[in-house]
Amino acid sequence: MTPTAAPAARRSADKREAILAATLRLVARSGLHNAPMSAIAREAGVAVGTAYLYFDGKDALINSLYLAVVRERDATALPDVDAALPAEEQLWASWSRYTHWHLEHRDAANFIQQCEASGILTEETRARQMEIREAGVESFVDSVRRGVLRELPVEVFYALYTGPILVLSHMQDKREIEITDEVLRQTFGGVCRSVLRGGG
Amino acid sequence: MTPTAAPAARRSADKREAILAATLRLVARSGLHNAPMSAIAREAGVAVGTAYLYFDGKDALINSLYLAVVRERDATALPDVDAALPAEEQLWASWSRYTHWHLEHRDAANFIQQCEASGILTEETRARQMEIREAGVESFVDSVRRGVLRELPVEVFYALYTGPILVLSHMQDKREIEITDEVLRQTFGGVCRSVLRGGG
DNA sequence: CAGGGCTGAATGAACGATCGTTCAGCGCCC
DNA sequence: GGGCGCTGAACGATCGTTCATTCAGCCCTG
Repeated sequence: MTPTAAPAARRSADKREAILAATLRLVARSGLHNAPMSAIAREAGVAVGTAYLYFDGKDALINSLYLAVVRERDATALPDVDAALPAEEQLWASWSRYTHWHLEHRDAANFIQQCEASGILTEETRARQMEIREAGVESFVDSVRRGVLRELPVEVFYALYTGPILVLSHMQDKREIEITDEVLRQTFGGVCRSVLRGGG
Repeated sequence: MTPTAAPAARRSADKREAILAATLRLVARSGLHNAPMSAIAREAGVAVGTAYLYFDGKDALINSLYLAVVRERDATALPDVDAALPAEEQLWASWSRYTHWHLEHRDAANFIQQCEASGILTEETRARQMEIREAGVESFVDSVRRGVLRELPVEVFYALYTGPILVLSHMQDKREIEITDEVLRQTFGGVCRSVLRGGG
């Protein structure tokens, strides 16, 4: 008689994860327009019908995956840094985390870009994504108060901070360039000059 | 060069343009995964079969449109600036052209992003796009030689120069922000500090 | 403890809709 | 009248989605 809060969901979390992972891989490799449910199910090692036990349809699957990926990215990229460090080292700590996440999760980064450009995300998904991003804004505002960052509109900071690395990781993804440590160092130098007080 | 579709004498350039424009509008509005040839033809005011007289199929249509849009963007954004002006004004002339193109051609900017992320572009298309970009690289190298810009790897300059405005125009496209002159001014300030000698 | 009824997760063939593409015929212009 | 631009119904493939069916594990009864 152990009264469980959830009503006996015998569904396997592993299977759900497998479907999400298969979707991520397939969409990143073949494109959103060319990733049928049949192929997703095959890649996940389940039957087509099973995917519909875990998700309300293809659009809902994509939206769920998008939120999961964005959440994971911001969870690894946003944690606070040691405020006692010099300004440039504080910025490096968070910027390099954000950067390496993109370079080491090509599929996820590409998936995010496809979702955001294709109009497949629902209004609700976008609202939730902006809630998630709020956490990062707070830490930004704190840094400004401590005199680390320039006083910029938050969206301008966001653009200067994330824009360059989005371009570089996209170029790497399309095999146009290879990102070396030197490239990262030079790019970070530019970001520092643009957002740090005094210009780094 | 082998022409993809044999252009006959009586084909109308207007009709070709109408098909391209309809594709741009529809893909930007509904997404690459949800822009069928039937809808494209309807929006262009032609029959489905007509589109196949002008293009070798949907993928070829998308690839042609992508090259046309990129060419048009770089043609308006890249023309040389007066080398006699101060460094910051030279940069402003080209950066603001590039920026305003993105803000005033939302559909085109979104279409480019969808194409580049979705893997629909052929190897040949990407090769041609990089040729088109070469023109901009030359003008960049010239500016470095004249001592205007910092000596950065060209891909780093490209990322610092274009990244922030891509992020901002995307946010505007998704109605997350409104881009004011003040936002542009602040962003341009950051770009100056990151790529100009002396930090602007 | 044995075993039969029951539950619900999992399946995949089948379905209607719609996709990209074709082609036989139509009508306009030279 | 000949030929070319154009049409749109038709086609096979494939899409997202459904649902009748299966069957492994749990509960209850004797």
